[in-house]
Amino acid sequence: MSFLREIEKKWQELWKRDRVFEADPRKQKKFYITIPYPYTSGAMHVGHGRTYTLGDIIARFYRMLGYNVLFPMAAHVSGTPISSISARIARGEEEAIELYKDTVSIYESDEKKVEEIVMGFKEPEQIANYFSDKVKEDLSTLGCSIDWRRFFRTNEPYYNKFVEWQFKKLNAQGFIKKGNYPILYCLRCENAVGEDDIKGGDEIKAGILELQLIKFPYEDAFLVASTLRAETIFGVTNLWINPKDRLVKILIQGEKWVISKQTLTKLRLQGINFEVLEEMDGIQLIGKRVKNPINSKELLVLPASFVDPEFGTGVVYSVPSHAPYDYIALEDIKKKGASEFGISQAELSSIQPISIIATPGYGDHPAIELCKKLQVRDQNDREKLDQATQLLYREEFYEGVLKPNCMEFSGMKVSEAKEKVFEYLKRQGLASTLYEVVALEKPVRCRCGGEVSVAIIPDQWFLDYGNEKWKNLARECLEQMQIYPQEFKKVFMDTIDWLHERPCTRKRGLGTRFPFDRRWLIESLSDSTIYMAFYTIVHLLRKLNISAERLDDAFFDYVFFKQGDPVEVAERLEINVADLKKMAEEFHYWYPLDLRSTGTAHIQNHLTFFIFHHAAIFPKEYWPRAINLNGMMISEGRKMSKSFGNIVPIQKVASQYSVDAYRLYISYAADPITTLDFRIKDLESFVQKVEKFYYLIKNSKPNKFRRKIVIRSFLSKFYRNLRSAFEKMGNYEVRDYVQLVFFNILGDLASLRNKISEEEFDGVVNFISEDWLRFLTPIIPHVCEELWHSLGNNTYISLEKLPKIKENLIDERMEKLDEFLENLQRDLVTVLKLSKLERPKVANIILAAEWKYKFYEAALQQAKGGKINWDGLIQEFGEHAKPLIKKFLESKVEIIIPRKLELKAIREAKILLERKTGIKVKISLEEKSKIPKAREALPLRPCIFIE
RNA sequence: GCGGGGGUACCCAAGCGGUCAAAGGGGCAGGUCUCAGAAACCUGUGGCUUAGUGCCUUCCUGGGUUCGAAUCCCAGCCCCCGCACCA
Repeated sequence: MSFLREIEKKWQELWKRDRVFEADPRKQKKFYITIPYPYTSGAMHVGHGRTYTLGDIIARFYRMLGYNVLFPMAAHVSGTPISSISARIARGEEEAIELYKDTVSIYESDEKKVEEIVMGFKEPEQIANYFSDKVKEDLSTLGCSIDWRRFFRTNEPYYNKFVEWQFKKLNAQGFIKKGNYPILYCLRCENAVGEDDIKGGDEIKAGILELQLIKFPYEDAFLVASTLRAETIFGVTNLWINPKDRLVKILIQGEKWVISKQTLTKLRLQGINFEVLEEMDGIQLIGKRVKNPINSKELLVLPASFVDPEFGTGVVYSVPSHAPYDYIALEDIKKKGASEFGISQAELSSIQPISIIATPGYGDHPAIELCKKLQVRDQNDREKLDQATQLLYREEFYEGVLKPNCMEFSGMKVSEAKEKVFEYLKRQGLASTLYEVVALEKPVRCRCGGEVSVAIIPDQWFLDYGNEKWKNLARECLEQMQIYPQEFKKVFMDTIDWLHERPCTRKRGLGTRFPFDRRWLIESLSDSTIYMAFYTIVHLLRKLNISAERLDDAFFDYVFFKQGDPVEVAERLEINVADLKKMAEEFHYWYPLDLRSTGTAHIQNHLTFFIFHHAAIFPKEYWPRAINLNGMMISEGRKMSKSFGNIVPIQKVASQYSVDAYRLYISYAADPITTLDFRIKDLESFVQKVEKFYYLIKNSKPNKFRRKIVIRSFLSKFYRNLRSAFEKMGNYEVRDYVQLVFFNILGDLASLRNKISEEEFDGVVNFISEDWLRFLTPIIPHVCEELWHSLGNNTYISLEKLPKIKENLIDERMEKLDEFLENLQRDLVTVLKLSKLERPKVANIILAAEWKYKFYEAALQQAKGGKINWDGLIQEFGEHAKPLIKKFLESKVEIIIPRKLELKAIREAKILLERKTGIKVKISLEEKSKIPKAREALPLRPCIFIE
């Protein structure tokens, strides 16, 4: 454990004690930044930490820029995961209990207490409360500069009232709709299930598939087949039924359907009423004749083992030309014969594939081609058949076109015809819809063990993001926003385009009751769109101890829009008008939101909803101003997951390493927008970096130092680094900021250290320390705070302002000379080595003749004016200047340093050069030198000659 | 499939027409310091060369544009993310 831990703890406590980050309206420019509140069902880990650290860095930077910064945080507890975890614990599921014991152990050392807390989790509210406290702790541990007075949970009454109000606002504009909606549903719990309720839910990826049911007239009924490709109805040659299955004839909406018995459950769940008329074996239907609904062609029902009664209706139609399964099954039966079903071989042979789709790269019967290519044996060769089916489906869907034998659909693209044909049949009463569960592994089971199916939920409520009026508002809002990095603006535009109705209510979980139908809860993303407005008043609600009951629409309308009579509203709330006005003022002070900062993953949902809802509810001047995005994080080279054991809690980082080191690492290891690979080993070495920095400043002394060229060069680079860093932060390019402000300066210091005495060095470090610390405070606030105080300050550096860049110390010539000295030293060493002299005595450094400097200067002057008049220069300087033309061009001269300065630099460095090379250095001028090689000397490239 | 982002030396990662054999960090090797180690500091980290230099081969693969390409264009291969109710 590093001593940094103590420093970090100390300053976190002091910040808290002195309420350093509490922000109230002041006569000062404001900056309002938010990061999405975390879902608090567990401990925060390093992955979360990235977004919060980046946000905090920005908040701190703006604060030090002189803004009044509001950076609030809350806990999101709405939704289903907390309740399903709670249910699992209540049910006594070992896995869940162990997991939560581990998690709670991060914060509690007493085993008994852990046990007690976890048992309390049988109540979902306990989980919400416990972890929202812990998240607060985690964020404080990270050093986040949050105004904690404004903290709230999304299941508390004040917030509920606020969410209700906003839904009423949306409804008033017609942005809320009602309708039916298919969901995954557990037959045993009799409840909707989300991904985390499903056994292995994150691996098997259960979803909902919309199947097309096609009704084939059969006697007085319909044999109802299911498909995903209604357009292939033109190529049907026969129907398939598994002879082993049980089928039923049912009465449904005045029709009779024949389907597999297993279909009944699905129909029931999907809200379809029916009556079973009779039950039969599949075998009874084999050999019967039905009619193709689209062209009344007679079709034979044939047996096939690949048909699964669990999937769809257990009846499928056969399109051997375009469906590999159908082709193979047909081949199988032709080989085997079907006399046992009373079907003659002649009849079987007469069944021939009908080609209906033309696809580039394929012949008339692509299914046959593929089966042959993949060498499919028979209909039980599922792996190959599935592969072929998938491939063909994709190819035909995107590339295929219907052939002339497809009635009015001929010439249509398959992707289009699929829906069109289905709609056509539906209009004739010959098609219907059925939902089916899809997953990589079936059957899909709930954690309770029950089977998961699809149910239709009636009276589901939707937010109508498809509403053009609303979309346009959202577009307009986005238009005036800054997105960092700006490439992502397009992603937002696309998202606004494709977003449509979104179900916004749930039957279970935590959250706010839906105001128009209290049986429903508002879904967890829908309740988190404009809550930034709520932060501006929540602390005042608490302070005034207003009863949540009384928070009616008039209250919110007044606070947010200054609508209505404040006296009346205040009276109803039983508060002073002044207090009510104060709340309104506070909102109007902080809004609009200046920056929302979070991961790119949220663009397609949360962030775009955030835009939609702001655009719908608030007037233009209160629309959000900017969004900053960051990428996701992996750990030790792979996705963070419990099973990989690569999730590192923030508390572990704090207790074993250092949060400043973590902050430095997170902001430096990758550009904010790219995926960051977190490696504990790297973090370890960052701890050392921070420690090194600490000692560097700590050991500095206010020694006087002479303004040598190397020191002036360093100071110039120092302020230039700060200046560039400042510019980088303007676009939230945090990584570049860290590189400039931390690593570059450390590197420059390291090379300076070799050039000057220890006393001088300590003095230089001391000289820059305060300015440096201020620039580093947003990144590593704790260490900076500690060092700031150790330098004798007694304010909080977190509240100090960034220093002015000392422009007068930025001097290009000094940097050039410094570089020159470094080159000189390197060259000297090289030449010495290459000279192969047994016993070198003296290194002559001979500066070029004065006229060469004049020549260079004249040439540069002309170059700046556009063109160099070489002939004129030669005339002026004489023939011996001719070789300099080439040299001048080669060395790309940008600045001329007078010889006097060059000489001064070498004289200053003389002792150092001698020490580094172990040889005596003699400085002379070309004019006075007898050494022939001296003629080669050029400005900033003196001749080196070893004797 | 669609949409977005990528493939850079041992690893991570910058660069996005010349100043690039390619910043920075990590690792590794050598050195200074030390009784020794850790830390710190310095040096090296494609190859061959050289009085401070020059050359060759490199930035997924293959083509192209250009006086000039890691950087631009085309094709291919591969990876990641989103595609909807999950927060």
